[in-house]
Amino acid sequence: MKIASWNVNSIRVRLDHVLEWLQAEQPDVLGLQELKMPTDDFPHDAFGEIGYQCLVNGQKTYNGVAFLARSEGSDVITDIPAFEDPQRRVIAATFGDTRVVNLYCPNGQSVGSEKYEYKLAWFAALRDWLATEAETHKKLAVFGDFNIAPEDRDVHDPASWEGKILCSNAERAALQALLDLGLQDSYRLFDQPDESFSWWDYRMAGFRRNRGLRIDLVLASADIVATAKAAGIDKEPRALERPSDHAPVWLAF
DNA sequence: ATGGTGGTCCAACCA
Repeated sequence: MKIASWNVNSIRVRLDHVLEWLQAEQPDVLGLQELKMPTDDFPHDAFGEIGYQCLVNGQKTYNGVAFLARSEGSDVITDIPAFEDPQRRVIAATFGDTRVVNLYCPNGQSVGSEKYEYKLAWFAALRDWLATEAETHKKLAVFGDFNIAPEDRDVHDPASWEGKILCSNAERAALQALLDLGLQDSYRLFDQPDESFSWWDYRMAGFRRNRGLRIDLVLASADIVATAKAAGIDKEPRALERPSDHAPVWLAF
């Protein structure tokens, strides 16, 4: 099984990139983030024509997540249960024997801001819900845009980012609390190039200079890790005309 | 030290 995650920063603008990538890479499940589109406007037909079914949790202007999958998903959950939130950031579904949770985690803006406090509260609620998901599903994958760089090696310039948003101790502790549920950062199960990132700021020629962060992750439970074959980041779409600022990340198992 | 880009939607917010 091959699963992948991609923050597309507007599905309207990136539709052709996603269609081309699906046809080239043929993942069983692709999770999208930052649709910036209402659920009812989602282009189901374009994906249906290339053999992908859609499960969508969208909203106007901001946020929004979706699954594109070769098989029908079941037991769909949208948003974190018991966490009141107008922002559409979460969708979960079961594909075959694998539970997949697709996340667009809050950015947090800056350490100490209101949005930062929201980010930490959101992660606490996420952890509590994922504890029950992990109990009921042996094969659990949790992927998406986490908006947290796990370690300094996931940051182009750790000194300048130290303690900043996406890298603060409290954010990394929130990520560790998810790993403590029995999940692993699947990218690090395999040898990877140095300076591997998944997001590059549009400004200051960030991609050309490889000034990026690895904030898009695929977390996997022990039963998935046991059969993991390979994991990676596909930088090719980031080099296209009018790209998303994120690259797709994937795990095969 | 400052400001740069891009998406949504047309002023201002978000990343």
